[in-house]
Amino acid sequence: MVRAETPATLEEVARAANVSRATVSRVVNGDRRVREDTRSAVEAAVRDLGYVPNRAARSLVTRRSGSVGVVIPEPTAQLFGDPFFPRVLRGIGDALAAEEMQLVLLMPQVRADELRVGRYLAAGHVDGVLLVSLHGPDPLPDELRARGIPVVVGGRPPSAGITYVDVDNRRGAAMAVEHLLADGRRQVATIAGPQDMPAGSDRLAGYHEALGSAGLPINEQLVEIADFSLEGGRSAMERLLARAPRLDAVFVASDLMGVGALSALQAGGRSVPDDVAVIGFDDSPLAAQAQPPLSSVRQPIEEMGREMAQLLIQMVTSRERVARRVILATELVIRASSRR
Amino acid sequence: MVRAETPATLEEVARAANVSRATVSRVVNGDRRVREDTRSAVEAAVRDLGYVPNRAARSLVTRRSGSVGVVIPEPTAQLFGDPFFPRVLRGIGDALAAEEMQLVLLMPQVRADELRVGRYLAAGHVDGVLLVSLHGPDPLPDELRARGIPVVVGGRPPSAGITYVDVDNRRGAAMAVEHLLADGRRQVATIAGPQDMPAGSDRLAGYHEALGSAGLPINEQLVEIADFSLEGGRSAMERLLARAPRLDAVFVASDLMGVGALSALQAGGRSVPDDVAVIGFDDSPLAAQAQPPLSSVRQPIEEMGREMAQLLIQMVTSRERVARRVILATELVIRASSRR
DNA sequence: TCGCCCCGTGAGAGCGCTCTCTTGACAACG
DNA sequence: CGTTGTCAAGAGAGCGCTCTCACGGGGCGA
Repeated sequence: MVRAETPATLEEVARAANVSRATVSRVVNGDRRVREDTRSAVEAAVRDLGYVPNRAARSLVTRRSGSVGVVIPEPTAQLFGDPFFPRVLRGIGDALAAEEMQLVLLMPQVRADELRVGRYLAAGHVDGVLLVSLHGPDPLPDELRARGIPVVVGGRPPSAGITYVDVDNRRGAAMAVEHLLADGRRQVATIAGPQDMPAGSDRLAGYHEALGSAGLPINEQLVEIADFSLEGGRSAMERLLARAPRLDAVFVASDLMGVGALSALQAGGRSVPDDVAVIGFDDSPLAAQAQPPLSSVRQPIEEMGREMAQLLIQMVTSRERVARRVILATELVIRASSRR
Repeated sequence: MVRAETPATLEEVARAANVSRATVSRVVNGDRRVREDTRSAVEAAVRDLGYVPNRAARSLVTRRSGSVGVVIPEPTAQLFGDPFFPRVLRGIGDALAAEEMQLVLLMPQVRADELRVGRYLAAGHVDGVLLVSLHGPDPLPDELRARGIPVVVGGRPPSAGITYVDVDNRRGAAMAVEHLLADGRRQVATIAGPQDMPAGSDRLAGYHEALGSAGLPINEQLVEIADFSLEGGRSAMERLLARAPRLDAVFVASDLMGVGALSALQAGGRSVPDDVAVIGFDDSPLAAQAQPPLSSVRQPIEEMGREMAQLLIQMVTSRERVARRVILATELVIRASSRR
């Protein structure tokens, strides 16, 4: 490996291999119609000179940057005690690395940042955009789509016509509640998340769905809304206990809130799972480490990231703009908190 | 704002403003020696055409990519229950955005990834590299430095001669222990982190330091090593209680372990803070939400990221290669777990 | 044998920008 | 009035790459 002052260029490789720039370019880009011996000569020269293509020069002519923007708004980054953020990035990073694409991370915090980020993306400096949007309405995906820039959203987007990947929050919640009912629980309460977030409302919808299909009435006394925080879960559980002291199970829309609920139940003299069964959501490390270990709904976060990136790469390369949606299955993980 | 099929070029702006490309370039790049009226004419044309400079073309001639690589190895990304990862990225992102630089995120997971990442960075596709390295030895910073690529490490790096930013783990730990001693505690134990991580060993060193300056002997019975996990903290606390039932305080090297310790203490029939005072480290959201709320050592994570990025930008623009080190102060946050 | 096609390769344009060098206008000075 | 200096602006090269088109030669059918 040569450590030249200035990196080797195509030109230099061509000279060393006694061929033209065009031929080296073909070899480097895997064009098939190059004779075997020329190819190996070029490859040797590439190795000798430690040649690495200059991305800027390449981008200039191909009009592709080889990078995608990943937008994670501040609230999403901070929201979770469980490592949602690194996991989704890991999945995205994996899929992009496989295609030699770079991940340009954008974390707008204030409105001014969002505008700056929007301008940057709209300027076409990236080949496509991944938006991990777990909170309310965001005009960004529509804006970008209008400009013809490929976008994939993680989590259900506010508007239709956008390609997105989501986990099956609704089914996951329904499975949890079905499990509680099958276990013989009859007063199944829920602590739901904020209703302006799809992850909040979809999980509550799943709760309703499961009760509905079991032919059970919805009792509003058994529903509390909290903010996905530990303390929020704790106080919601206290309110539920005060209103409905005879509840025998609770489905909590996040593990963090679930841990809060657990401590409120214990403080209220309830034994888990004997008196009250508890199931959380996320299957974060917290769940397994709680006392008692918390049953939870597992969501395939890395896979969501990977799927997002793959969909985007497809859009970028095929240039088709048909909106697609992918819903990834969730899975119920049973632990002591819901076992008799 | 015009939505042209193809983005406007310098050439087009020049024609619209009736000047040469060079003049437009001067205006766009803030060159002073342009007459006021020409400048405003150009600015108007830029606005009319929605002109945005093409980064690839610019990079090609300036030989600067306008982006920095941020390397976060897998263990670091996953390690913390507290949002270390998003916070340091936020700090970095802030500082880079202020300089219009892009953040290219690289998360090597397996050895093969590390090699790929190393090659990518060494190829000069970025102007500099930030490495958030909280685990053991990593050859990457030295390799990059050898190639003349600016590097700044977050956390204490294994080898000298590298610019880095770290938080004052040692002093933070010492402050915590000093506080416990000042409170009249005499049997102060510690649950330390892995000793192959600077954050682990430095915090243990701070514990030793505080006992030493108070003229107290080190009792090996009062020291346990754990792995920064909740469960690790719990079992370490159990072992400590078994070995030294009369301990009256414990400094725990992370909040996650601190929460584990708290539950082991409660299970062991100790009241916190009356029987045993507890202080954690990180001041993560967990600490405030624990029962009782956990005293902790706060570290300025965002500031660390910001400082790293600023140092790097300085290296990139000034082209000087003097290794510098910045140690950021930590702060003791007292809550109920260490108050009588 | 000729014409045609295909395959491997080369020549050369040009992507959008920066930057050096040059030019022209004008003022100041001897 | 000529010379010099200064400042604004333009001309043009060239960064490293891809891609279209052209070209030569060999195989093959007519």
